[in-house]
Amino acid sequence: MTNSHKKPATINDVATLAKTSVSTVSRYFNKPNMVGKDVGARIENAANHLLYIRNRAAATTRGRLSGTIGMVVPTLENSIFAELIEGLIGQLKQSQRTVLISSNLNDASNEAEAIRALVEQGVDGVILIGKSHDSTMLKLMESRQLPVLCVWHYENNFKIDTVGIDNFEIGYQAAHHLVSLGHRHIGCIFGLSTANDRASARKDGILKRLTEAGLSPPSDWMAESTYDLRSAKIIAHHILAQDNRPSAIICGNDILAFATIWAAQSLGLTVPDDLSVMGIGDFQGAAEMTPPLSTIRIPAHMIGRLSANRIIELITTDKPQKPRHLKVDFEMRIRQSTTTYLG
Amino acid sequence: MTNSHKKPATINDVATLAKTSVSTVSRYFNKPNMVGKDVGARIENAANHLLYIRNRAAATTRGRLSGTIGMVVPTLENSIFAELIEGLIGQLKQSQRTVLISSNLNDASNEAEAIRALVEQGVDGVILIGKSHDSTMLKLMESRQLPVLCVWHYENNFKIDTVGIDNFEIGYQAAHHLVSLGHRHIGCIFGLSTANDRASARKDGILKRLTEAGLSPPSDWMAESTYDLRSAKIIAHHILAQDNRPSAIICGNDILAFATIWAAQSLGLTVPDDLSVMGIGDFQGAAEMTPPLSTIRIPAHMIGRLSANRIIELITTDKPQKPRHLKVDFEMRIRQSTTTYLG
DNA sequence: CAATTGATTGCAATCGTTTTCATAAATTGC
DNA sequence: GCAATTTATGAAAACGATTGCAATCAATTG
Repeated sequence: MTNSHKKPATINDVATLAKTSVSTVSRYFNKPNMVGKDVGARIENAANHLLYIRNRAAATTRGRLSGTIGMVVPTLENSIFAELIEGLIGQLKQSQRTVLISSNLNDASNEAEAIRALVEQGVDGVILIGKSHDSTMLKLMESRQLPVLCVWHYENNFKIDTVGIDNFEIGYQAAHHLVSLGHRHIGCIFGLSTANDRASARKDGILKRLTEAGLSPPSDWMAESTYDLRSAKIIAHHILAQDNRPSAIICGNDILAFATIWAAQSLGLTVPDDLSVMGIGDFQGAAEMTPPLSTIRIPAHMIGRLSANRIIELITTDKPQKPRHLKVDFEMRIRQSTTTYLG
Repeated sequence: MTNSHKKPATINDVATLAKTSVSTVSRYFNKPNMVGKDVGARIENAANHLLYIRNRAAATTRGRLSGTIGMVVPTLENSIFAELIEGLIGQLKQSQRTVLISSNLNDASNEAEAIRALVEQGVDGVILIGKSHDSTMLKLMESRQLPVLCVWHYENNFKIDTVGIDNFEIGYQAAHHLVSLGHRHIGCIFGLSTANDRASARKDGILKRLTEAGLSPPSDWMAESTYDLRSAKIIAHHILAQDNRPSAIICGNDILAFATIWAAQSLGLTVPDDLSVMGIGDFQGAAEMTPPLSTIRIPAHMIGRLSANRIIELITTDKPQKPRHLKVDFEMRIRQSTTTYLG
């Protein structure tokens, strides 16, 4: 059979065994209908016999695309990004493309390095989260005409293509829900707005609606937190342990909302009777927990799929196009963690 | 400045601008101390000026390693795999390597295709989850002497290198905890053992301990579930809604445990007074939820880091070695979802 | 039946790098 | 100072594919 201590078979070996030329073998794999039926069969056999796998790197040097898309995410530990990526991978798989993933590890300063590594690897396009990115890298990618897509955050008129949701609007709607239930004592736990453009857009949207309702929560009802349960729970605990606590809290995402509910419960408060909690994201567990969380569903899976389609479009059309912006709709998911103000 | 509508700069352009030869430029990037100081400076300038990024694909054709590690995971939506990957990425970053990630999308039959794509891309090594994998692909990778690592699952004497935990032992210990609290009416919700070798090892460990304690739970106290909250909650609900319900339930992982706790709460039961729940994994939220979950911590981050180190070892030592097996310890995290049997 | 067409095939150039080998220059030892 | 090293450099041959071009052959057309 096959020699296990030999070098991997090359297109040359296949050609020799199939008694044809390398050109024909290459054509067989790229445009199968251009080669004769019998020769094709011989090539197929030879390739199987030799465990031949084509070398994409070699193909790339000759100008071919690599078939990989690069992506940099702030963290994978946020289940919603994982969902996004699964959507992306699933869709790209259909066109035989793979994803090179890198993570900031939650430190934006790592992003440039990560992007550079992806470009070195020869990705055909790059997908980034959010809109603030290292300008040198953006320039570099532009000069190579390397397609870039900013996802998660939708923004009309942005200089780079986007696929995502309108975070301002989502924040506005989340606040609107609590206001419309009659709450006037509303606290807020935002994501860290310094680190993250999505978080600050949501914050703006939330505050806009509160202001419209004539509310301006005292500073000890408002806080910012990193997106991790442990710190968020401490922060929520702090707000709720005050004598004078809000009747409702709106959270920048569901991680913060989970933490808030658990903080309330650990203080002996009942959600929603003693406290309404509103989240954003509809993360895993939001529907199943006790009580089920009222939140706004962000269709991460769909954003992933749409991003895949869009980046493929950008890659396969050679003419540079005007940036396009795809706004994905969110949906209210009102469950049992919010209730009308019981005064 | 730089022409934005030109092709990306090559090593040739850099050499010309720096008034030296391509060989020297190449050497400068690979073994900097082999080139003269002044020439080096000229190269550095030229490279920066031209926004030069080396083309790894071209390097690879000449026999160089690609600097990418391929990984196939069953799903990213399980936060614990995300944690594993972050550990891996973080460690690999230190040696300038990147990760090519593919996901089964929870369907094992996709794995072979995913592996093939990774090999085509020229990864230097492959990391897989668990021990059951497509034999054709394993053979193929072996014939190319491509390093492979099976992680998550530890197994002595396994034919491929492993880094992970002993799932049998972890199941055994989880069961032991409940038994030692005096419980005699123990139900079980396992992960799908058909799909997944880790789940079935845990199941065996759990049943071993129960048998040792002289227990053999009735079939309507035992079930298997996929690792998603929604189905698991339904299944747990089913077990708990019976007239004659167990006093404790042991779950194959924390997803199942979360679902069980929430199912119990939705039935008006109090955890742990009416029901003790034991998990495995210490997933995000286990410590913060109400009540905090008793579980066993699997150090996913560390497994990721160790895997990175090991695969680098395998890649950089040319001699094929005997497989080695790294067993990572787990830790009991007894919190408040379990209590002594209250009769 | 000659001429045109179309479908297959092979030759050879090319992609951007690394690396061997030879050469030239600088350093050392005596 | 001269031979013997050592150190920097460049020329050119790979690496494994793709692809433009030309060649071959059979089929079609007038």
